[in-house]
Amino acid sequence: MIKKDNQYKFAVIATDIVIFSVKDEELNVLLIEMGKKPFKGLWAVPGGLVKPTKTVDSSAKRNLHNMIKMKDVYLEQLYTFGKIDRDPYGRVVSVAYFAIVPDSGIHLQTVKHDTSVDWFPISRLPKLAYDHGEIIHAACERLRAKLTYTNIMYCLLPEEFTLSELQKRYEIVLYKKLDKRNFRKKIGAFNLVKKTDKKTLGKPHRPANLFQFSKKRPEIIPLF
Amino acid sequence: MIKKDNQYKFAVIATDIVIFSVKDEELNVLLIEMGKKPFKGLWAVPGGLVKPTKTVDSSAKRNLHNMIKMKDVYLEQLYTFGKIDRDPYGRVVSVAYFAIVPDSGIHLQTVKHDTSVDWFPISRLPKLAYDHGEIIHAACERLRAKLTYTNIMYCLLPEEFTLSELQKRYEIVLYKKLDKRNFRKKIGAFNLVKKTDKKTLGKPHRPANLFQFSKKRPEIIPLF
DNA sequence: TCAAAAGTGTTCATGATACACCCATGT
DNA sequence: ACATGGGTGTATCATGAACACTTTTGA
Repeated sequence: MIKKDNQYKFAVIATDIVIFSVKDEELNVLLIEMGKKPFKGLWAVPGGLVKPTKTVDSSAKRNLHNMIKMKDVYLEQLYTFGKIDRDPYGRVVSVAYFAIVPDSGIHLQTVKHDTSVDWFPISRLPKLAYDHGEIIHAACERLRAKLTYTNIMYCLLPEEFTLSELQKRYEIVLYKKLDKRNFRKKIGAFNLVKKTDKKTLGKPHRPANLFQFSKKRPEIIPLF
Repeated sequence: MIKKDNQYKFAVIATDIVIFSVKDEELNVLLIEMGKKPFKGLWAVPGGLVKPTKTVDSSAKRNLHNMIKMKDVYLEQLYTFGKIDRDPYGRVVSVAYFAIVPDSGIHLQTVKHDTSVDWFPISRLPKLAYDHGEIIHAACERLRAKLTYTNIMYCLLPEEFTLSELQKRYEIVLYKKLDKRNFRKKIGAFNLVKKTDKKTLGKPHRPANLFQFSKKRPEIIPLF
């Protein structure tokens, strides 16, 4: 089948990772400023070339951990972008992934890089390199869909949180206000969370109960 | 970025296409018998290498049309399989797709091939080459999911059909019996189909009205 | 006239939505 | 004491599920 070997080894395989988190009450993605020639000054999603000794998945995982020093980050393959001219350097087929990090993981961007790294709210993205606008768009769609029919919201929150914080997250990603009582009724019906014996302290108003997710693995549940 | 060019051009990019149709009241996939060495006698999903001058999508489309001489066949990217040893010939990263062909397209398998080509019900697949078992499994899951929340059933049926045939299709892919009256109520509520002035003829029993889909483009609708 | 699939509405149960007040704390 | 977010229940409405008989044709 692969006789004319070299003729077909024309492309480089890369992975691109759209890393999501919530910051300042908005969904954010992590971007890197491009330092070199044709895209200098533009921003791109983290990524890199796949090495011969690595699977595509492990390459994505490595790229993720280069940015976020954290374990158990949710990572899922998104889509493969295979247009011919998507990269001016040459033929690069990119397998895109998306990842979800909780708020508490945000400060971990303190890994040192030669270029600058920053979070951007998805409503105000800078000029993007390559087809990364398209990739981020696809990732948002997928994330939004998954949050409506699975419990992966647990990836977006720290270990302990209040029900209002949980509700706020859903409102942010779903772009709509939810009724507090109905929301809590549903959350309860699915046993999504369990109460801890702790409360928020030092806040101006009545302390809120802190909750944890009862299950921290992906499950299909018809939330919204 | 791509300095050590050749070092990274280690892999071949391929596409594999899981082609679905319904036959004998079951969901079927199209398979090709392998003629050569390590997988001789096993069966595989159609596919082929991506050429330097082609996008990944167009390569998939071409592979599909090599098998099914038909226009407007539904084709969607499924997942990219990038394990190191998935192909004994060498490093092949495969971008898998799935396609949906209506019953009337089934006879079009009469394209001539050096190897044999056949439809297999997904409940009784033969021994499969490569990781194609995994690929077919993923494709089934995706197809089933999409049929529950979109209208893509129109891809699986001929131009005109009876409501019973439509219901039967859903029962086949969802693995469960549906109530006839509730089914028709829902189909009606979404304006999924429109009646033609034709009826089935020559059948043993009462003739049924023939219907068409009102829209033949993918749409999100919460069917089941 | 019989066998077999086509066609058609109503009732009931369940889940979704709308809605308002008291509570506990920091300042 | 007051401003602010925390916490709770009920009534209504819409949607989904269960269910049986008559009709039309070919044989």
